[in-house]
Amino acid sequence: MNPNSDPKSLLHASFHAALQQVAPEHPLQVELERPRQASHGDYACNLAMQLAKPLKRNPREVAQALLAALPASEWVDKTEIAGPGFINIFLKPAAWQGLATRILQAGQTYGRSTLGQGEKIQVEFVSANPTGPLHVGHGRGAAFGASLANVLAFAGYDVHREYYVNDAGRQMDILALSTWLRYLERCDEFVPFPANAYQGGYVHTMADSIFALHGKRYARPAADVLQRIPAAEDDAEGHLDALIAKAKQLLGADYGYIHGFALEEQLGDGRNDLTEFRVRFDSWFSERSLHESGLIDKALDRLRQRGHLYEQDGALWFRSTAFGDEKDRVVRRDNGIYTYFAADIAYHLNKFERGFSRVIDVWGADHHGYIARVKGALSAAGMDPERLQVALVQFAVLYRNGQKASMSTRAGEYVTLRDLRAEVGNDAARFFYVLRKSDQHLDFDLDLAKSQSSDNPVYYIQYAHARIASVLNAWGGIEADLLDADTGRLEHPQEIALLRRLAEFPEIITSAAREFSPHLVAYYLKDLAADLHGLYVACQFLVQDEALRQARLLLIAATRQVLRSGLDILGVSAPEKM
RNA sequence: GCCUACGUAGCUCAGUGGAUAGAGCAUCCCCCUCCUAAGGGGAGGGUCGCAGGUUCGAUUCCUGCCGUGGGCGCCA
Repeated sequence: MNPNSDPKSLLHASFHAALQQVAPEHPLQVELERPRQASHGDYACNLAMQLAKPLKRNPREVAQALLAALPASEWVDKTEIAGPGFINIFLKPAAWQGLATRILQAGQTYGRSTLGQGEKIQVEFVSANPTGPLHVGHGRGAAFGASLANVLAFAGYDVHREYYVNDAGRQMDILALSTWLRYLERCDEFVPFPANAYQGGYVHTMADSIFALHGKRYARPAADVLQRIPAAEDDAEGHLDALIAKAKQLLGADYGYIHGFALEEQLGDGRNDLTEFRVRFDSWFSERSLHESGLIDKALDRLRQRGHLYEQDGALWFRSTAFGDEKDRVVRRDNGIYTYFAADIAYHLNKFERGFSRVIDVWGADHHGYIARVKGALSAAGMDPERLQVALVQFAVLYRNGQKASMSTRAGEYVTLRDLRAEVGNDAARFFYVLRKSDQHLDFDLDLAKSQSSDNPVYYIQYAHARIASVLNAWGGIEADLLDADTGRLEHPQEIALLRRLAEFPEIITSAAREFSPHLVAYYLKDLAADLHGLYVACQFLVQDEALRQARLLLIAATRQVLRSGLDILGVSAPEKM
């Protein structure tokens, strides 16, 4: 693309030249903004006001001088000095018209930027414990992470999407135990099911599957299971841990089968769920592999050698307070078992060893206290903690009948992502999730989402796409011919408005990538769809005048391209018909 | 208590160191002889939580206060 064909770049260069002439001793950054008010022109420059103080001159006077020094341009219709010293630029339609052709030529590469320069970055997201179906809270992390990764890829980064599988911890043991206890019930061995074990129906399903596959092979007498188990009333968690230990003891090597079965079932379920939600990962990284490969020992050795570990009360501690954390953290408990944090240290060091120059973790907001210690560990290992960036996603709170709905996984009374998708559809769910800034709480009113799904803003955008597809269908010509259209015929105010909106797309992509804000894309698409609908009502596309018809069809074909690119980033489909 | 985020229209939320702060929903009015009315146009609706500070200029940046959510484990 010819850089001169972009009005903003051209103006930027012009003002830079004017600045050098008027105030060469003040090399300010030239900023061009789009005024909110159409009456303030296409672009506004505040250079004069910034220069007023250092030059000790009246800002309007400086603006006068800048304008005098501004190189002439065939695209500039007029300029004015307004308000305290703004320079407003009004462009001729010709400045925008050529864009439609360029977009159609560029196709899906329009709006892509070189911001990322092929930098290898990793986005890790969802990473939910595979202990049950994904719920609506995970759904937000999934939608946000996937859209963020897409935006970054579109902005020129080499993005790797990863899911960290917590397959090593106590939660997995609790799931394995829960499954086994349900299985025992199936075998007519009744052990009271602990209230703090996993209650969900999917646990029954897994138990039934194991029974169907292996009969009573994994059954043990209930009396044996309950032997010397402390009462749940005295210490519920201790009761659970004792049962887990007993399961391991009675089952021996078979415990690994139950554990593995439950893990694979839940992981597979989550994978299918996410795939249907158009969320894909390049890799699934196992926490257990860190234990088995010795990477945790290696990582801790690295910290030990640098003098950041110490022993106390039988446990091994990381001196994270030396790196700004509020207290030191245990990495190996007095029972010799590594903490989740120890695995996470090894995991993050491993990420960088795999060659990512930057790593983005998408975490739930409840993990914010965790940032300091992970970054601390990176510093302690001699790495730049700034290479890890954490995007915190606030919780999505469900409302049902105006009441907050509980989302406890163990109690099994949450709404699953799958339920939500079935109720409001993948498109609406993906779109709704990213319609909020990630650090903003999301109130997801289920009744509203269900009852008003046809008023959903996502349909407004999809409808714009379908309308264009319908017109191009009715026309039935060859789209490549539109590249020859005379764009000089695009003069209607609505046409110019749409062209200006299309010109914003690359800037939106850059901002969204830089600020980790895919919601900017969603809002942009709403604006773009509004401009298209406005034009649709104002102008007939399939007119008698062939030159005008071709020009207008070119414009809407370009619009369709940008709608597609944007929707694709958000994981929302672009239907031809509605 | 400490940490962290948020507080903008009746509701849900965008946005910005600049000129008259926006959208959707809700309310009221209008527009299909025409490529999809899942559309368009118009009206009403605001002390941008409060108080200071920095600035030519603050809703935006800083500090304090008030309110709300989340986090402060040898859980993951």
